[in-house]
Amino acid sequence: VWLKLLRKGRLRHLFTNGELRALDEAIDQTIPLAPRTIVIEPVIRPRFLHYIVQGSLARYIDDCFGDRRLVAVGMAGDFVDLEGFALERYDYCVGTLEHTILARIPHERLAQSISLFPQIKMALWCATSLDGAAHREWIFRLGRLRGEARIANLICEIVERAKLVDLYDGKTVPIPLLQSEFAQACGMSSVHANRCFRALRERGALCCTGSGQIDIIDEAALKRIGQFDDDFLYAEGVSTNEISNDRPVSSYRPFESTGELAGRITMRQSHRLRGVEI
Amino acid sequence: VWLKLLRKGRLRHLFTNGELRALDEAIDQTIPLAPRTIVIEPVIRPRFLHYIVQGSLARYIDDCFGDRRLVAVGMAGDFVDLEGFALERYDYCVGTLEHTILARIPHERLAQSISLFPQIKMALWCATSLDGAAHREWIFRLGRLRGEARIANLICEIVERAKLVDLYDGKTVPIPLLQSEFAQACGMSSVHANRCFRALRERGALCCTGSGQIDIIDEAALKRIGQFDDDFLYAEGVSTNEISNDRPVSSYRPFESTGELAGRITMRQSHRLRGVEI
DNA sequence: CGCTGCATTGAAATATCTCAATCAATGTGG
DNA sequence: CCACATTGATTGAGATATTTCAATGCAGCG
Repeated sequence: VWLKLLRKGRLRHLFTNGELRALDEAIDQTIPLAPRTIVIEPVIRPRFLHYIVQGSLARYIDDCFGDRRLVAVGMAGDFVDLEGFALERYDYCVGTLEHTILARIPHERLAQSISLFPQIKMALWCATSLDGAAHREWIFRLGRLRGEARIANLICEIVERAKLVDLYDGKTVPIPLLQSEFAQACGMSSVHANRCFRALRERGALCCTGSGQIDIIDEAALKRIGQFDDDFLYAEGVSTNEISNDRPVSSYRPFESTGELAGRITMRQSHRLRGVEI
Repeated sequence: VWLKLLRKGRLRHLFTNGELRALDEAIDQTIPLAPRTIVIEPVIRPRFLHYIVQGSLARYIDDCFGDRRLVAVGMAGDFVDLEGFALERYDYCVGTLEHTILARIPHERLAQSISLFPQIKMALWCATSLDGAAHREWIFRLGRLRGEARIANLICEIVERAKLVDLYDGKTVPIPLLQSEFAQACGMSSVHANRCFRALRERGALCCTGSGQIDIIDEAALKRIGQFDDDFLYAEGVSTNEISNDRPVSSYRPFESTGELAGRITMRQSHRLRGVEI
């Protein structure tokens, strides 16, 4: 079964065995791709949903000067182009980062599977929402952290996601991004990315082996430097953890009502989501 | 009818009249909110979907040091917390920016409406995908542009979205963000945001009136400075425009096959999405 | 009048970019 | 095998961008 990693990754709570089998049967073909091959471009009209069986890829946007920014990375167990099913167009490109195998599901067959197992639609919608949460993490990373921390934070994200699908060997960063691609993902020049890597190396957080792969020496240090919060949305199940503080409507504090909260709460004093220490 | 702006905004192609009416009837209550009021926090368990009838709000994430980053802004005609329905938790906070009226739809009633009009689910999924596209724009903005351009680009995005729902008067930036909030959205210090605004002022692109509102003097200049591409996903319908270049499977260029494209295409040479001039 | 919140400014300290050059590894053709 | 080209990592140095800290100005408000 091609989709078996759905049982492990971020989406593991979303699919029953029946739904998984239905999705699996909707697979049209599996596609082996060479490293650094373009998979999706905005000029392509979406007709298929793709799933990463093996390998990794990057979603990116180029501007008119040829400058590229990565907006997401995908690894085995992730869907590639969920947006294409609902939106019927792409606003980004996708390229493989290594030898990669995709499973392809034609949209029509996906629609059939959904009509048999309506919960599949909810699960894929949920997966889309998770993509959104990942995007918000990227926005936060770019807006909040300095160069070295951005690199460290991205590495932490990649490692934590890889752990979920058993693709982290305890040492090597499991996605073969070049330094220049880290730069494109973290919003800096490749020269500066190189200096950030040197700083992380000198701190003993990681080391760059010859063949372009990056080995993690001190994961805790990386998380500290990158202000990475283990506990964020990816790493947890999404359906079971009920959150306690279940407040009634009055917490909205409409006009002319103090509600249950004392006085006026400005946005500035709001809840702190990310419990990170440095 | 509370949801009438859905007929105009980014989601205008997604809802038939019947679906709109069904959604409208699912509204539980409308909630007037004071400026700078917290609407959503991660500790809240999602039970309702909210829609902005009037006003504006910001989605944001705070870190453990109290530093805040905005990750999205919403205005009349937008949904507030689509992710909550599928994910059943929030990873962000939401606060109003001005006097704002929300329409509230309990998730159970939304589910009933969906069972009567299954297309509503697809439309909301599509709206979620559009949120994702907006997030990618923010990632691109933060990663690619310098301070002044980031501010200009964000203002352009806000104005273009407001035009769609007739909330742009041709002059005033229709969302009352403080300079410090522009800074939080654009990943810079408020001091630097202030200097960027001064630069934009000195260029004659905008002017800051006394009461905190920002007036646009030269929209074309703003777009140029912000490298803003009118043509991006927001501003267009999503279902009608078929894209011509409809390539067959072989364009995937699997191993041992040249496909229809000559030679090996590296990611570096890929399609340019954003046709922006400076 | 004295608050307060926000905009503004200056100046020094950092962070980051750009340009240019070098180096190491790898592959290719003769 | 060598000469050569290519790719990615690395480094230096000067130019910019941005942050930080501290102070000031300005307007509304009780």
